[in-house]
Amino acid sequence: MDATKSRPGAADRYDPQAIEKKWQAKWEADQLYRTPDDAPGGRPKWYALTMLPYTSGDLHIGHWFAMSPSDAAARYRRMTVYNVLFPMGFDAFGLPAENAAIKNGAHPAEWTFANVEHMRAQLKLMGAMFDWSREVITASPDYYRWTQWWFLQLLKHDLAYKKKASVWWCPKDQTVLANEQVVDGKCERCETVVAKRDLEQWFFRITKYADELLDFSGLEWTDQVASMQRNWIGRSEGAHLSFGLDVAGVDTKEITVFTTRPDTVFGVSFFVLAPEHPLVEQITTPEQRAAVQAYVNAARKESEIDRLSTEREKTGVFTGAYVTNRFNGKPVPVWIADYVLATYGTGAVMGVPGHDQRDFDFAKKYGLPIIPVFKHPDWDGGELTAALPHGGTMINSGPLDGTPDEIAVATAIKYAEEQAFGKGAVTYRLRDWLISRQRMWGAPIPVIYCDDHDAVPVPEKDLPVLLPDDAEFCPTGESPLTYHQGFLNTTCPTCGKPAKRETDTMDTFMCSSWYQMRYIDPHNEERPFSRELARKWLPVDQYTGGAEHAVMHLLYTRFFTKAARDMGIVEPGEPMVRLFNQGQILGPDGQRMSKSRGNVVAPDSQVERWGADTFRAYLMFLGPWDQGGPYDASGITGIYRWLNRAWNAVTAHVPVGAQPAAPETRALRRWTHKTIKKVTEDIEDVHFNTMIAAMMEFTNELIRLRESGAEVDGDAWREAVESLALLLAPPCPHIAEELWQRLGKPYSVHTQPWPKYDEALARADEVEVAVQVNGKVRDRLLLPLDAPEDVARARALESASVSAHVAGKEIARVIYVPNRLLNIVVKG
RNA sequence: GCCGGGGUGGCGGAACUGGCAUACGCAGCGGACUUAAAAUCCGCCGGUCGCAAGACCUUGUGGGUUCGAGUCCCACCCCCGGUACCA
Repeated sequence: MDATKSRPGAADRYDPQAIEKKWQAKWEADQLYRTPDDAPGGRPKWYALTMLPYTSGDLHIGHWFAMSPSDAAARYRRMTVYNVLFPMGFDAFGLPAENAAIKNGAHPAEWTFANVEHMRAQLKLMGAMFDWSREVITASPDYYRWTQWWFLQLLKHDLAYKKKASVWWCPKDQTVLANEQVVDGKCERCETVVAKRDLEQWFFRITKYADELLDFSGLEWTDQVASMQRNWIGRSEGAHLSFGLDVAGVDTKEITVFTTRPDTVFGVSFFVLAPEHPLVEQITTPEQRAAVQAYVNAARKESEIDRLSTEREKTGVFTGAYVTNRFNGKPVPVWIADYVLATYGTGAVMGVPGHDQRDFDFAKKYGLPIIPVFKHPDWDGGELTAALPHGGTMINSGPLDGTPDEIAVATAIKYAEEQAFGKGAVTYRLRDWLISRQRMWGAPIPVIYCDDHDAVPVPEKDLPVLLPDDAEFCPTGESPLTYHQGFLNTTCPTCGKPAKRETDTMDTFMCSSWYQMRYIDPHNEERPFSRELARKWLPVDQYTGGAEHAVMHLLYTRFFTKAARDMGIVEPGEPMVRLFNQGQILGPDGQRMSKSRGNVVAPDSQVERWGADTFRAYLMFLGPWDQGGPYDASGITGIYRWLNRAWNAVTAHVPVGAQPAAPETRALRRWTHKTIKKVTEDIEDVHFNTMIAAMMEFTNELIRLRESGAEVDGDAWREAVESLALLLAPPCPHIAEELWQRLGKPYSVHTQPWPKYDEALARADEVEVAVQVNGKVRDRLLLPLDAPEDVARARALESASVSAHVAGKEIARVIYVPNRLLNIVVKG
C-alpha cells in the first residue's frame, strides 16, 4: 500500500476540540501572552486595542466578529517586530444592569459581575492573545475611583461646570428616562405620556476643544469617521447680532441671534425664539399667553429628531412682543417655533424669508412680509415663489446697498461692529458634554453639597465614593441613591457640617474615555497610571471597534486625551493613531441580534461544533470587515473543509525527488511566495476575507500537487508547508501551533518571525491579456510578462476571432495596457 | 429629516489608480471511490437565443462622460449605522 495515499489514523486527523483545549492550556501555563513593559531585544511597542465589551450577559457573535480579526492583526504585528500590548476588559456600568435589578430584585453588581465571569470564560474560548493580567472592569471600585479622580481634575481645571438641561421625565414613575425608554412619546414601562423637564446637571467643556477636534492631521482614520465627526462638530462662521428689546417690566434690553448670513439683516421680517428660551415667559403679552403656553408644552413633548425634520411643516406662535432691528430701526414681531433649539447658537434666530427657505415657508404660512435684500440676476423683481439663492448685489439695505454678494458677509460684519450692533462669531453644533445621569449604576460624581459652601469636591484622598451595596430598586426606576440615607448623608469637607452627597452618577462614556490609559498600569493604587508607562505605551497604535461608536465615544475619548495633555497628565494629544471601524453583524433575519427578537446565534455553539479556528476564520471570510451584515452559518462548512485540507497538506507524506530547477519547483515556489505576499498585504490593509481566500487557493494547489502523486522538490515543499503554518498563525492560532509542532519546529509558532517573500519568485512569467475590438473581448492571449505593444498587437491580429471583427475596417486607434488588455478601435 | 456607509449569480462575496465582471466559499447538478451512506477527490454551475460554433444581455433604477464604467458625474429608489440618557 502506498504510504502517501493511506487513510490517516484517528490520532492524525484534524481534531479542533482536542488541540484547541491543549494549546490554550499550554499558552496560559507558559504565560505566552503576558506583555512585558520592556521587551528583550529592544522590540518597538505596538498598542493594539479593541473596544471593550459591555457586560450584557452573553458573549455575542458580534464580539467574535469584532475581536478575532483584531486578534489576528495583533498576532501578525507580534510576528513582525513588535512588542504587542493587546488587553481586554469590561464596560460594566450602565442602564441594562439597573433594568435587570428592577426585574430580579437583585443588586446590579451581582448581575454585572456574574456576567463578567461568564463572558471572560466565553472570551477565552477564542484563543486570543489577550493579556488577562491587565484586565480592567469599569464598575470595580479600583477603576471607578480613578474615573472620579478624572472628574476632580476636570473640575479643578474649569473643564467641568453645572447648568440646567432638559431630560425626559415620566410623571407617573417620577423618574428620568433615557431616549430609548421613550417610545412614541410615552414611557416604555407605564405608557404615560412624557415631557422634558429641566434639571441642574454637570457638563464637560468639550466645546473648548471644538476647533482642535476638527483637526485630523497625524491621525490615520478613515474619511467617513473624520467626516462624521466634522459634521457633528458643525463649525459655522457668521455673526452675533443684537436686537433691541423694550418690554415693560423686563430688565433684558436686547436679544442676540447667531446667523451665518448677517448680510441679510435688512431683510428680517420676523424673529424666532426657541420655545424653551428663558425670555419667552417674560415677553409674552397677556393676549398671547394661552397660545404660547400651549405651544411650549407641546414642544416639550417632542423629540429633537422630530423638531429638526426639514420635511415637517413649520409651526410657531406669535408672542405679542417686538424687537427692534437696530440696522434699520424697524420693529420685528417675536415668534416661538419648535425648529429653533435652545441648545444651538443663542436659541434665537432672525427670520429672513427672502433668502432662507425655512424662513420663506414660515413667512408664507403666517403671512409675514418677504423682503429681498439681494438683486439676484435670475430674479425679475416679481413676487418670490422660493427663497433666493446667493448672488447679485445688495438692495433694500440702506448703507450696504450695492455691495456685491462675494463680500457681503464681511462687509455686513464690519458695519455691525462699527455700529456696535454685533460682531463676527463662530458657533458649533457640538454641545458641551452632559455627564450627569440620574441613575444608580454608574460612578458617583464626587461632589458634596453644603448649605454654606455649595458644591464641594470630594478630596482625592477620600476616593472612591463607593456605591452602597445594599441599594434597593423600586419598580419605577428611580435612583436608589436619592433615598439611601447612608450614602446621602455626609459632612462637608470644608467645614465639617452635615451635608448631602451628589446622587447623580457619571455617563458611562466617561469610563470608556480613558480605559486605554489604565491598561498600561492597571494595578497602580497611587495614580491612574504611571507617567513612565504612559510615555512607553501611549498612544494606542491601532484601535478597532464598531462603527456605531464613530462619533460619540471617539469624540469623547479624543477630548479626554486633549484635556489630559493640557493638564500635564499625558503627552500625546490624540488617543489612537489608527482607527478601524468594523461593521455590525446582524441576525439571520437582517435585524440587530437581541434576545427579545430571538435571532441570536451563540458563538459557543459554533465553537463547540466547528472549533474556534474555523469560527474565527469564517467570520473573517464573510466579507469586508467594515461592512458586517446578516450572519448566515451555512457557509462555515467551507472553512472547516479548508482547514482539514490544510491539515492534510501539511501532515501528508509527499514523494520527494524533483530537481530544484524543474519548472514544477519554480511553480510551487511561485505559489508560496505569491501567497505570502498577498496575505501580508491583505492583513496590513485589513482585508481578512481575501486573505483567507488566498490561503485557500494555496492550500488547494498543495492538495492538487499531492493528489497528482508527482514527485516534488523537498526544499520547495518544506518551504510551502512551513509558510502555510506560519500564515495560519494569526487567523487560526491553534491549528497553526499544532502543525508547526508536527513539522518538528520549535515552540511557539506565535513567536516566530513572519515569513518573507521574494518579489521575483512571486512574479508570473506569462500573463493572459484580453484582446478587445471596440471594447468587446474577442480573444485572450498568453503573453510573456511586460510584452511590448507591437508583440501584443501582432499576436492579436493573428487571432481568427479578432481579425474577423477587424477585417475590412480601418483601425482608428489601439489602446494597450501591458499585462491587462489590448483594445483595437475600428471604424466603418 | 440630517450626517455617514452600502446595493454585483440562488446565497456570502472578488475586481490594482477607469482596463478580461462574477476570484474564494456555500448551495445545486454530474462523476469517481464505497455493499451503502458519510467523508474525500474530479468536473459543471449569471441570463436569453442556438444542435453547435457563437451572438446578445447583465453589477438597485434612469441619464451622462470615455476607446473602455461595478469603479467617475447628475437624478432617484431601497437597506444599514448614528442622531447627544442603549452601549
